[in-house]
Amino acid sequence: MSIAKTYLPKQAEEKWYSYWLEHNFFRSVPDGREPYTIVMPPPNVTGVLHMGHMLNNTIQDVLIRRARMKGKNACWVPGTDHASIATEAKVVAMLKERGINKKDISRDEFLAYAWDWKEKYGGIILEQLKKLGASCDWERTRFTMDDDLSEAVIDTFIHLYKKGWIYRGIRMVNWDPQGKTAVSDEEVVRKEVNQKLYYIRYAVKSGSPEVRKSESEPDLSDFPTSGLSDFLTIATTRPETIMADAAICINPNDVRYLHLHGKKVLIPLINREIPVILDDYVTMDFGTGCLKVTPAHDLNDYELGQRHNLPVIDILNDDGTLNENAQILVGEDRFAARKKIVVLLETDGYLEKVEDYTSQIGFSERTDAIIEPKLSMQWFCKMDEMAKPALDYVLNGDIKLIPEKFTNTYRYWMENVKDWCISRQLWWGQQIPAYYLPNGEFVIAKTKEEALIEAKLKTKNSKLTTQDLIQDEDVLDTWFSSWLWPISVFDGLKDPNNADINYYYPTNDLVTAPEILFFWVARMIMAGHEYRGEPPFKNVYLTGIVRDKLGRKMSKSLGNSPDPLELIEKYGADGVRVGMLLSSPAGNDLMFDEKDCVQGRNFFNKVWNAFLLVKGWEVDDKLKNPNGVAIDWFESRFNQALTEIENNFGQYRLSEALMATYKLVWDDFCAWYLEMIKPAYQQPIDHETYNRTIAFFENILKILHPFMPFITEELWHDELFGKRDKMDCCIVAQLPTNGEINSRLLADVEMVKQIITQVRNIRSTKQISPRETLPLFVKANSDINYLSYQSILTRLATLSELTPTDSKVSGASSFLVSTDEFYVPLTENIDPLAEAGRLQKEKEYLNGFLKSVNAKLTNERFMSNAKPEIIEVELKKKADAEAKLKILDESLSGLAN
RNA sequence: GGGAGUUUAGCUCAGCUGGUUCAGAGCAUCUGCCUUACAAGCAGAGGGUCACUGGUUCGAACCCAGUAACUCCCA
Repeated sequence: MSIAKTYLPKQAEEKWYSYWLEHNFFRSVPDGREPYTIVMPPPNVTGVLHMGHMLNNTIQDVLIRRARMKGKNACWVPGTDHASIATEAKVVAMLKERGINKKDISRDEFLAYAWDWKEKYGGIILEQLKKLGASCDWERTRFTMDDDLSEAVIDTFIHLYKKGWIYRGIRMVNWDPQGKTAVSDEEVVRKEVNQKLYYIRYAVKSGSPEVRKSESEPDLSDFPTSGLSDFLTIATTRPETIMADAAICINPNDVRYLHLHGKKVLIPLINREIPVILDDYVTMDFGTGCLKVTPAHDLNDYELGQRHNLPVIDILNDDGTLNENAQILVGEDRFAARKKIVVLLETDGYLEKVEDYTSQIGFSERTDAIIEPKLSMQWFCKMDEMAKPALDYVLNGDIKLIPEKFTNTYRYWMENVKDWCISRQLWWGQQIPAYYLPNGEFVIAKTKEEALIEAKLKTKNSKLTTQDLIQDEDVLDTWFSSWLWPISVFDGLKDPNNADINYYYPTNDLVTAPEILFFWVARMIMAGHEYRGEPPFKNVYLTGIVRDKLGRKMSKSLGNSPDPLELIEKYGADGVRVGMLLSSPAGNDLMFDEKDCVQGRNFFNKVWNAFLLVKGWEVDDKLKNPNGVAIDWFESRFNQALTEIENNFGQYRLSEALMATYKLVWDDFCAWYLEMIKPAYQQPIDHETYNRTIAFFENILKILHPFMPFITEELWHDELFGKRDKMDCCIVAQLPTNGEINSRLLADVEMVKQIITQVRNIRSTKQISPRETLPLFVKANSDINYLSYQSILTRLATLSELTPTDSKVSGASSFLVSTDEFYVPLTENIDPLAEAGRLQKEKEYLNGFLKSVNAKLTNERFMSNAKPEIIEVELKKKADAEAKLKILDESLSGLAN
């Protein structure tokens, strides 16, 4: 088989991905081996692949491929989630384009459209992940609204309800008037917004004789309302909510307003009477110190209202328009109403002034609409009892968060947990299994038929029919599906003892983003504890946010996100994978730069070219192996690197594991080893070196495979490695295990490399051609036998001879490696002055070094406090430095002669 | 306003239990090379007051306190 001059990623990617699929290498079924399991955080059905998915899934694929190559039964379960709010918004928009209004069709019709939409677009991300090389068991692909998974969700609701952990209650929720649904705190994005602060006058009802006037009070002469004695002024950003006011609140300690105690005021425009109440919640120096209290439309006001028994007047419809309670501007949108009411207030003299003001405002993550605090009847799941064991798993180390720093955040959340609002005012999702009876009561049951039986029992009315039962319109929060994911993908709720769940659960690693640590990860742990009595995973690897190189979050609106598929097209999947992993330690944001993909591409190109070199060699069986030292050295070096890589993986330091692999392949294998053994041009190579090198190469392919699955599989099947069975693939090859490390040899070769670098350096500074051979004299003061490295030195430093000597060589450029002396005679080019200068500089450095060492050794407190090993080391440093200085002095005096 | 985190070379990041002159890696930069595997390359080089101030210690990038800047979370 001849091989292309350059690697063509696209062909190899298509070829090997389908080969892997055909031969079921991604498939996992329980067997006797140790399982290694990852469940993919299910991407949203509405999404397309973005850089975050790329990073996240590259990491998972590296982990799963590595586990597979360690002989584990590796199972990576893919899937998607139904994303209620986002999907419903998409479907509503799609229908609108077709001229269909959601209000005009039935729930069933709507759901039919939604399922169509899901079938058409819902699998896009998963298809795209295949391009990246994701080795998921696609036969296990699940969707959070699959029948089995939905059934699990409903069963869970019923189970928790029976336990008393699900209840219905009035709460202030974050209302998305565009999506017409409640959203969780976590789905509210706060942004700094420029606003106006409106100062509005409320008339105080007369009745008290003492009225203090202040400068800011209006001139009453042209004021239309009579029978009033005074005004107070409030400041608000939301003038359209004054019709919902239930009181004006002042701080009891505020001396400016003592005269208002016990008074009543009239709301402008509608003249409804409300009391002035006292509460030290009010900040005296904010605004005017008078706070309008609007319990229905502000969380803090609601709590204040509860304390003072104020009525709750809700003036907004679900879509954000004003309702009848507002009395005026009914039907207007809240923001239109704001503009109009300002005009009305101004016209009637109630508006005192307007100031610019900036504050944080909540926006819906899904629709970007401004969140409206709203009181509504919702379903809640109690969190306190579930939070405790979920916290303990992390604190006692049963679950490890990587990096560890997230444990703090996790603990804080879990110790301050709020009940979970699980209902959403949508149709796309699992409909809440609550059935309302004509009398307003409700029963919880899996089906309408079961509900009827329950209802009859509850009401003792045997005449009830299913007609009398109305199921709750709302669906459950999507997270109420996803929190079951690690269990439900294995059908562990329906069938808690099935072979899959028993084998695969708990899973090993979860790879996800810190943003959802609380509302997904924590809740999965709760569900895991509740249903299986053990946590759903052992390690949680938290990835950072992928940002652009300027540190900005990648977003569609900024247009700063590269298209992942184009990247793959441009740099190959292997190049992109390497590029993403090169600088993304766990928990840190990844400053993505296309340059990283270039580095990835260059790397696989390097591997390809090294392969071309080896493949081009002719073998001559008659030749003896001259490369024993080089082979032994690389073997040791490989084993050393293997240990290092293993340690890095053990600590989930993937980018460091990759870098260690990168340096092993590029520096040690290509730049050093291959150069050491490479036969001269068109010369054959001996049999042993050839075979050993091929074996090394095969091992290199194995350790590269998790990072670069395609090129490694492509090369694996080259005839260079002999004929392979069709199931003999790199993807299932077993990783090399740690072998012996000859540390003496490794240390010696480090010296040899330094010598080579020094000689090259001499060439470089003296402008000697790399082709011109040079003699090298060695005065070894250590016990290293440099002659055993003769062939390596000769080849890589291009020497004419390597001669041991007992004395100094004059008229030579010299250098020291450790305490061994080296001389390159250069009669023509030598400049004694420059040489002396160099030696002098080296001497200065050593003297400085020696001084710092001596400072320690003569310090009594150092000698009495430092550990003996440390003192030992210092003494050795001193001896070495002194030896080197002696040599340098000798060399200097030699030059002078 | 409360809490957490970060700050090391131009960029992205390592630096474990304080101890080798410890200040490192990759990329980028500079210089010289088309040396038949690779210019997507080879060889060599330069580059940092470890944010700042103080403290503890024989010894601090590392521990402590304060300051500053940035980021995130909560209110």
